[in-house]
Amino acid sequence: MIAINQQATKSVLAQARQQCLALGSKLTTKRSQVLEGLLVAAKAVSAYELTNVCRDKLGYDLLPMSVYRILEFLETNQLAHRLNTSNKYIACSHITCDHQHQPPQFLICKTCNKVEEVEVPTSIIESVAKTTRKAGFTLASSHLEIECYCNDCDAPETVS
Amino acid sequence: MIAINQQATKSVLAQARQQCLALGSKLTTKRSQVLEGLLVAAKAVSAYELTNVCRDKLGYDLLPMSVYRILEFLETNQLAHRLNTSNKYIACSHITCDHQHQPPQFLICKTCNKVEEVEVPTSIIESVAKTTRKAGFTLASSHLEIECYCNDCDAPETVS
DNA sequence: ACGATAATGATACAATATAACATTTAGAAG
DNA sequence: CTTCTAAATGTTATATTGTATCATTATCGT
Repeated sequence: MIAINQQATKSVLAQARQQCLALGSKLTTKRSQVLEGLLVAAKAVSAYELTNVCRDKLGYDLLPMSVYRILEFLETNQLAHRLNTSNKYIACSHITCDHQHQPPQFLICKTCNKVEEVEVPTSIIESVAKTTRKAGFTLASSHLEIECYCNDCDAPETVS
Repeated sequence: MIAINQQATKSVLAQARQQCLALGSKLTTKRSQVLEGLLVAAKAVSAYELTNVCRDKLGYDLLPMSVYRILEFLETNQLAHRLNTSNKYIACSHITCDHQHQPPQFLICKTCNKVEEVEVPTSIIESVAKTTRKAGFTLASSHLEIECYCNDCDAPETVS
């Protein structure tokens, strides 16, 4: 079980390395370690939480400052996302995809921070963009964060 | 000019007081001052920024801790909103409305923090809710924050 | 006036994030 | 292979955002 996950993680990291090269940057050891931390966390974590994950679960000693810097790098290289609603970070779920990435939309469990990266239909994005233009604004990105409860974490009040 | 704005602010505050009473709570002096601060700021501001606005522009001396508490109160009473993407707060733009409020959607200028509170069509919300359910999540709220640039602040790169 | 509850004051501290400068590492140029 | 340069990382300090806790004051019903 663990072996399989380790195997999968290694494969993702290798893919990530390729993706970086294609973008003209490099996935150094430290950067790879931070990404590995995100992968083993398997949910949205803060930069400081990630520092702890890397130390406690992987034995990597990283300073928070470095983690912030590296997270920024990973985001630029489409290997991770920053979730603004919770000030947390998550590995991009499409590292192993070939196809070009759509602007991401995230379903975020308010209780356990589990995140699902979904594609919202283009028509929806179009409609939001239209509303935006009518109000005299220009969309900065169609990155959307939607606060939810996952099925494992029941909503505080059951909606009838 | 200033007189008119002061008049308008006073009127909103009076309305807010009524709205609180209807909800079984009270808009005390301090709470009214914080709301007034939000109104004169006329954009999204952090709790600490709001403390400064209240002191510098209105002469109200409030501690940040109080401001946080009062902002929470204002939110509960639908007089203000917290914007999760920027950790800032804004007065509800519908204080003077009679009708029941829809879940708010915000267009937020990344540059100047100007915010427009708009209504996204119900059909869109429905569609997002559907996507959410299919992914095994339940919407916690349909409050949406959309990062934009306003017309006064041109986008960094002009979109063709 | 008295007592209970709500509101605010005050202090401390936790959590998130960035600035600035020093040091080390990795590649390119000679 | 050395030297120079740029990129990456280390290190320290500090700014910003947010919460916990307990003390004090104000408000309101009796």
